[in-house]
Amino acid sequence: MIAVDLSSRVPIYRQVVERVTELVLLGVWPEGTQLPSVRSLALELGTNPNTIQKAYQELESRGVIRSAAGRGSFVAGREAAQGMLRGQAEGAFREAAKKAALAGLSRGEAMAILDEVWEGEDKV
Amino acid sequence: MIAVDLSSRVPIYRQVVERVTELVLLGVWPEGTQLPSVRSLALELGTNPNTIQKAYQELESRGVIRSAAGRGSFVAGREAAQGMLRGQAEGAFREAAKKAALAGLSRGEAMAILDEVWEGEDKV
DNA sequence: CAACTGTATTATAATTACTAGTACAGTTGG
DNA sequence: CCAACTGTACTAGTAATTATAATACAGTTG
Repeated sequence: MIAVDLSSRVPIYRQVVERVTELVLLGVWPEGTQLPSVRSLALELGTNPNTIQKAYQELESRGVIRSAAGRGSFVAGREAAQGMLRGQAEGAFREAAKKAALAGLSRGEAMAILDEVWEGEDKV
Repeated sequence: MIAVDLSSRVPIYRQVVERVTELVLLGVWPEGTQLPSVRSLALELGTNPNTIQKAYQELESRGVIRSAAGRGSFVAGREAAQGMLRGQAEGAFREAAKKAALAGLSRGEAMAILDEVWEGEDKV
């Protein structure tokens, strides 16, 4: 379910954060789903447990998961994750739009991209 | 014209790249404009000449400026810069849109942001 | 209570990113 | 032609990030 590219220059712990976040937001891992333990995932990925712990800590600080010693780590719910992530995602989107506009992307082309991304979703 | 925040954790050379690109794309520095020399800008910003050179090298590889030993560095033209930057800017915009969509941003909200960014521009 | 969970601490290695110093090379105007 | 400017190359040192490692501690559960 979770795979990382050890040869990539993007840090392992960050790949884990991104992947888990994606799985939660996509609904693949619904609220309450228990994540693999720090040690077991480290073993599976061939990394150090501390690397996984760092990823889990960041996921918890972002509100994506909840962890408790002795019990494990569990998905906090799609809505909770969205609430925490939405603000920064919106800011990043706005900045990317500004840069694209400066680089010559037209309003129409930008909207075409939105059509692709939000295809089949709410047409509000 | 060019100012950097030395206390920022974003590298100096990157701040220079971003700022020069912005000036060129905005048309403040038209094609043929000579940039400050590596050494003079380094002196002005209180940094090492090599830091500025690194910025200029990246700007040249992106097609924003042209440099020649003995002559100096000159703006390559807004169109040239756009041509080189547009592809990557579009890709970054698409990725940011995907993440924002995952995080719960609605299509309508995204379009509202586009309205802000492209306000007063082409309504194509 | 044994066996699992997460957490904290400290240390260190490894890598990369960044900045710096010095020397070299091309161009140009006086 | 040459002094004074330009960019460039090379090397090195510094800082920050990342990953690893070895323990130890603490909470939960069957």
